[in-house]
Amino acid sequence: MPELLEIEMYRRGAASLVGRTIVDIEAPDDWYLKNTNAHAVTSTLVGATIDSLGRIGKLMLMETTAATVGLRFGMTGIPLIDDEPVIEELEYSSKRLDPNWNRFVARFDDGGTLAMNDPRRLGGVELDPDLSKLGPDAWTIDQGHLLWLFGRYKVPTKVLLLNQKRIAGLGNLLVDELLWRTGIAPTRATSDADLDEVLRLSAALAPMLDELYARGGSNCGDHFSERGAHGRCPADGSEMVHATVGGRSTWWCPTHQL
DNA sequence: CCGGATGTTCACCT
DNA sequence: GAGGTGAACATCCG
Repeated sequence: MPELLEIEMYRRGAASLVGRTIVDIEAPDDWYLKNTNAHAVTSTLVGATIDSLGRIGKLMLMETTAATVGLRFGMTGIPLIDDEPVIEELEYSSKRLDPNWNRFVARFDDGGTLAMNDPRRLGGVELDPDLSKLGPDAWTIDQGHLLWLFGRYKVPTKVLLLNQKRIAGLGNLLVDELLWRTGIAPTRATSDADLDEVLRLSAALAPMLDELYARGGSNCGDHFSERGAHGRCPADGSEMVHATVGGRSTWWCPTHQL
C-alpha cells in the first residue's frame, strides 16, 4: 500500500515521537538494516532524541540528535507507535499485526516504542540515507522540472513517473490514476509528449494528491475499482486494458488515454 | 498449488 | 550512462 500519501499519513501519525529519547534498539533482522548493522545502529541511536519527522517521496526521515534515520516501508510496512498502528488498515497487506514482523524496534525513555512492522520485509532502516538518489518530491515538483524530465529521458511515461530518482513518491496506483486523469497512455514515450500534455500532467498532479489524501490514500483513485477483469473506464465506459509496463501491472483506458 | 500484490535493487542484455 | 527486461527478496491472499 504505501506510496507517498501513506508515508505522509505515517509521518503525521508519528508526531508523538518528537521529543522522546531512544534508550534501546532491537534489530533482530540484519537484512532489514541497509548499509549498517545492529551494533552501529544501537551505538549511534541510543541516547539520541527525536527532533522531527520528514519525508521525501516514500522515504520517511526521522531526524535525531545523533543521525537521520531513513525508514522505508516497502509494500507492506507500517509503523507501530506504542504498539498501535499509525493508520487503521493496510490494504494489500495482512490484516493481522504479528509481532514477529517487527523488524526494527526503538524503545523510548517514556516506555513507549516505535516498531517497523513489515510482513514481507521489503522495507528497511538506514542511517543518514543518501538523498541524492531521490528526485524532487512528487507533491511539490515544479512544472519546469517536469518539462525538463520529459525532454531529458526517453522512456515510457509510466516508467519515468515511477523512477524515484527522477521524481520521488509516486507508486503503481498513483501513476495509473494520474495518467488516467490526464488522458496519457502509460506506454507512450516521454519523447512523444507534447507541451500541452506535460502541462496537463503537471497541473493535475498536486491536486490529485491533495484529493486522494483527503479521501484516504492511494487506493481511493477514481479508477481504482476498475483495476480487474472487465473493469470499465468511469469516464467513457471502455473496457480497461491490462498489461505489464515498466515491470508493473498496469490498467488504462484505450479510448481516452492516448 | 499457483499467481499476483501499492517497492527497490541488481544482474544481464543491447 | 541510457534504456529494456526479468529476477529476487518474503509473505499473505484469493
